[in-house]
Amino acid sequence: MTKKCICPIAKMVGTLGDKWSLIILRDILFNKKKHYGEFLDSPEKISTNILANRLKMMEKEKFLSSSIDQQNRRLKIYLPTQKARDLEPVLRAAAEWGQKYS
Amino acid sequence: MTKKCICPIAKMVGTLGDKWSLIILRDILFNKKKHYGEFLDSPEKISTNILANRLKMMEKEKFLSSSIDQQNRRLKIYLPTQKARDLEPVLRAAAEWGQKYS
DNA sequence: ATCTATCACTTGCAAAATGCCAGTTATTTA
DNA sequence: TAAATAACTGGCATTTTGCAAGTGATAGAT
Repeated sequence: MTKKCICPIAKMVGTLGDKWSLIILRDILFNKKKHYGEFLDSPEKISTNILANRLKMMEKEKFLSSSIDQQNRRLKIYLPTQKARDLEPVLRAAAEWGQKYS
Repeated sequence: MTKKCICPIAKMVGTLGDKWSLIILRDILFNKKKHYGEFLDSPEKISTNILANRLKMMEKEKFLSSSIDQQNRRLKIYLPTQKARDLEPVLRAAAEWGQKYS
């Protein structure tokens, strides 16, 4: 869907239109979470394999970059790229809608 | 996920966070499509069973209302509710992002 | 009146995605 | 050096998706 698609909405839905990608991005962008364990703690309860899978995908697609915390090398830090930060308006609009229809 | 969720973003992703719901809403809100056959014509090529399934879900969840065209009783007309129209800002933001990252 | 086309679905089945849970590996802390 | 912690990985059952063929109710042409 994503590849040939000229429609910008389909482009976005094609890569992030699943149950978890936007939840992870919400945690990164609005809740300042950085680590695998923090994402697992979210109330939506993503499972470990899906989380690992999505993080890998989002890194491959350049939404995230990762590095190792040099103070504690067990911790892997995930940070959003500009491409991810530019999704903030989408999430804000979604949040506004969600508040109205809860 | 949707039910107990207090987070408005999760609320939205919970019901519309799949590969097709937002594509259908795009067609209804921005492309003024109204009929099953028109949705099938879209370049993303949704399959018939998924389309029927999503339309049913979105009607149940009050995003859409449906009626029969009295000029041609084979035609079923799907129209967006206010709940759906209030998603326009989300889709606009998504479109803007999609244009930047194509 | 009947035959054909159109429209909106359904159904069956294979493939892919998701979810649950029990490991595994690499650090770090006691 | 043993236990705890962080980030995964793998197996398997369940759910969702995708493809293709079929169905039932109009509507239009003959």
